[in-house]
Amino acid sequence: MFSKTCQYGIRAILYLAVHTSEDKKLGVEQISNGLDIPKHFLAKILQQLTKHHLASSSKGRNGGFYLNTENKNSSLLKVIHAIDGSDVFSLCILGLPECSSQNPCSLHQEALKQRSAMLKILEDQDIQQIAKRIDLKHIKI
Amino acid sequence: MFSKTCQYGIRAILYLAVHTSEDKKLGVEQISNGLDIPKHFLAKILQQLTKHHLASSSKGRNGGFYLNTENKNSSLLKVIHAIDGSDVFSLCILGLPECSSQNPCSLHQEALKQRSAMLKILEDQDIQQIAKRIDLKHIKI
DNA sequence: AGATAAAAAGAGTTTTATATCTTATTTAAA
DNA sequence: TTTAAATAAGATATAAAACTCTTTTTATCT
Repeated sequence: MFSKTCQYGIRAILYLAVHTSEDKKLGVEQISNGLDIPKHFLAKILQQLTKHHLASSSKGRNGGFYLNTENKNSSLLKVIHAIDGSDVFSLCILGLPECSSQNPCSLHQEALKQRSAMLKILEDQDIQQIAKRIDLKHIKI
Repeated sequence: MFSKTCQYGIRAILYLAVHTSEDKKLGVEQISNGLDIPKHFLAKILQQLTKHHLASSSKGRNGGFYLNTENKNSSLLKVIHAIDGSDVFSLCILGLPECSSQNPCSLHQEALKQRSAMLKILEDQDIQQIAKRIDLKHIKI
């Protein structure tokens, strides 16, 4: 479903949502330790997310990555779009180039159903809401 | 979701379900032309499926690949298991090694929902049924 | 100003997935 | 028994994804 890069990206964003704010930043090393993700690889992903304004960063001493309010009001869907591209949820599940409701493949209907439930939470709930749930229910990231 | 190999495998099985029988076999070349899948690559996949008794083949003149009745009564889920392994539908969507209902990741519930709809058709409907639907509704493979 | 600590950027490597090519083997019809 | 049509197997090539390393830039602290 999601590339490893994207999985890492989602988890990193959630981690930042739970642990950081405008005045509580974290360095790549800390995040990478907390999530058990290769450090340099994670750095790339965080840079990418920062470019897309889905995370924030500041350079220099006491710098680090964090989510500001705007970032926390964004959605995981945007994170996914930024990393895996905007058609993860529309590409044909059987890889057919021209698959649509008009001209469906044999699993098209089921793929639609399958995706709608997932899409809903990914775009309706903002990151802060998910972070809150993680915090309350002690869900792991 | 599915690897390309698996997508090819599913499509090949459905193609065989629609176009072949015990006494109407097709060679790799014809199938590969019909589905626009690289010939040699498809050959490997068909061999793999034949080994798993999900397709049938006969060598020599007038040989080829086909589905016998037993094959047609099998399910796409078995095809998927044979190619992508048996935990495509249970692996954590965020890649966490120890994700379960007891100890879920932040998207666990949605992943479950998402997958159940798809799983249902993949294991409940047999291949022949899907082939019939393809035939009747002129769905492409 | 200079040392330091952090992200950003770029280049490079490794691994895995996908695809191709070549040769051998099997089978059955002619 | 020759031959054509197919599968089977193994080696190799290519491309994409995952991961690493090094250098540069920037901000802060002393």
